[in-house]
Amino acid sequence: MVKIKDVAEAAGVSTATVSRVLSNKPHVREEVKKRVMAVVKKLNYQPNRVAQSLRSNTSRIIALIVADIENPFFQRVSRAVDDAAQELGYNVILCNTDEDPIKEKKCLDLLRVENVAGIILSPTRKGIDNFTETYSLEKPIVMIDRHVSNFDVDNVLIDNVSSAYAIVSHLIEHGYKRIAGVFGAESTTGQERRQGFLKALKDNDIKPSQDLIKYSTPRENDGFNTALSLLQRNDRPDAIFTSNSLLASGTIRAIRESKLSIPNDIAIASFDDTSWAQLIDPALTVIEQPTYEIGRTAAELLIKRINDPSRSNREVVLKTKLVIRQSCGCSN
Amino acid sequence: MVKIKDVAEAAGVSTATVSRVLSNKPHVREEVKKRVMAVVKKLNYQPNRVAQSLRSNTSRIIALIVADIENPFFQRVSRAVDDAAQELGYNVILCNTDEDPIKEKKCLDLLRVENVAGIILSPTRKGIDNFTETYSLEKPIVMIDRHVSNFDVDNVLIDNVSSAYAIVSHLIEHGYKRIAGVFGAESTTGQERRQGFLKALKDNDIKPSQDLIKYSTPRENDGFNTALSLLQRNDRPDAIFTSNSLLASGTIRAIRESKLSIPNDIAIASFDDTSWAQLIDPALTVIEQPTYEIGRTAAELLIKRINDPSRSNREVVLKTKLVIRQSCGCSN
DNA sequence: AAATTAAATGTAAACGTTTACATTGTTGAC
DNA sequence: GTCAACAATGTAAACGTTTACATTTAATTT
Repeated sequence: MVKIKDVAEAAGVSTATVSRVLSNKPHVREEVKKRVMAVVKKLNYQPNRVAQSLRSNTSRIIALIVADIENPFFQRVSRAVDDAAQELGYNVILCNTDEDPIKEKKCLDLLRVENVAGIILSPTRKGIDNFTETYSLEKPIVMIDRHVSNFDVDNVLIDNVSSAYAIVSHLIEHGYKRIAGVFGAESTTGQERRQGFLKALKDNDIKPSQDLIKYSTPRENDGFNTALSLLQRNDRPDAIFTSNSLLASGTIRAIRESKLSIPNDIAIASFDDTSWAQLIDPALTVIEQPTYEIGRTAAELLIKRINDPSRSNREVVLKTKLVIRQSCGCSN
Repeated sequence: MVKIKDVAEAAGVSTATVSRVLSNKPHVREEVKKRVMAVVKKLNYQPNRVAQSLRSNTSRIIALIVADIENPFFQRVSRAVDDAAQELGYNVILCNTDEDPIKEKKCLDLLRVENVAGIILSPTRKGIDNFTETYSLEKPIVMIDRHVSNFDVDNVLIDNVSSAYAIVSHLIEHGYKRIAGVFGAESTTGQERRQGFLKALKDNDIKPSQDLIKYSTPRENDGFNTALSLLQRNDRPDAIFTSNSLLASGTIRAIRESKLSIPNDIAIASFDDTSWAQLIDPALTVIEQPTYEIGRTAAELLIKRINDPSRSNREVVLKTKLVIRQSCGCSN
């Protein structure tokens, strides 16, 4: 492996000069610069990142911490983060916490010792405390999917309240009255989507029934069980809104199992577009989040901040889209 | 950040001794060991991985290189790799090459300079050359999803030929005669699954029609287009086998669009179980790969090899499972 | 009890960079 | 023509570990 010393010798300069050339520092003649670059190319020199990292206390690795990598939402986001990072010369370490505090702690410890340059985080509700405790904000952080105001971080968000409002209103327009909501427990997004849900009911003079508001860990199977319990009631709902695709999947399975027909017996609409949303029959009406853009924006914000730590932090709110298909009762 | 020197001072020993204690090297008294560990705990000392990495030329990061992270197969695998790695104290960098040689090159360069401890790779057909050129096998490698014999690597595989044989045979049992196959281009798994497909036809005295054998880049949309072209033929197939879930998804969409009914007008069966396979109606008959196990096995093999480079390499072939649902014509 | 060996520990070099500081060379002001 | 100021370059320390080698201490052999 060729090192900076080799380049320096071949170019007849000191290592300091080579370093200066490579990091575009001033005070080096154009002629020398050319010469060094030629050698670099000829020897195919690539700086040792580990050494760079040790000396300069920086790195070209960012971390992405998600609670559930099984969730298509995070998969898309992670893909986007990866793309953006790679373009900008960064690697990304992916950490999956499974909403498990122990795993989360382990994950944060790993990151700390690896000296990552920054973190993109989608915190669970309790996560955030655990997090700042261990991590103490030494490094730039971008929060996605959740608003955090009391910390010095960037945010990439969507408007959960109004998005939920829009899709639930759409259900209401179809005449559904007994609309159930299944929300992800543990996350603030679930909370916000519930708010939008309630507001839509209220604005349409529908009195929400507590019995029809459920919380479920965002896993397919839990969604299934929750939905099943809703469907087995005497006064079962005539429509269900689910706050993410895992819950939607479980709910649809429960509806199938109950031999009910969508949307005649029961309508369904959900947050998050997925690969299978238009594969099922009837196709699923959803709020489509700009997942790819969320990830990309987060990565870009993070790297900008890494390069300029004094940058004021910002909150980017991205637009969602109501994608109307047939599960809500719309025809065609 | 507390460093080894701090620990050494607090424990009244030299840094060398602390290092020895921490890496379980011999030649240190039990009493001293205890004392050092106590200090380590008290100060919450955590070795700086970057420094360790620089000095010892090792690291606790492994890389997972996949061609398409949108593919549910790789998502599951990556999840498993992540889990196993984390348990063993490793971080994983995920690289997505998108089958794009340029991206792949970039990715490998990034890895080289980050000094990863090893690589788990699912190479595309041409990938492998590109790969060894850049990477020159300095570090341990585990190949997944593809057999590579001429290199000193471990392999984690499934038996593609016999799996495809099994599922296609099942279609044949239902009486389908004009069975089309849509295979992933660029990958050897596609090739092998085609072999199994052909063998099943042959063993049942069905003459394969070249017109019904298609190759498609493994993307949903390409699968859609490929399937559409098959369905628009006068002599359209009465069953379709797809060699992965992305192609299956596209194919199902095409079937829907053509207003054909599954399995009456046309049956379908595919490689790869996914979240939506039992969500669609009729549910999809598939070959289920032990994706999680593949990832976990790969990670474990890799880390074992990292710790013992002289270990003889092995090839692990995992079993698949034919999951019979209704899209093949089975009832209930 | 001296000599030999082995165990325990310490000292300092090394890993490949970046960078503070020192040195030399050049330019322009007076 | 001297001096100041600055540009260009070099020297060497520093980053936080591991580890070869040296040293001290203890155990064993003679």
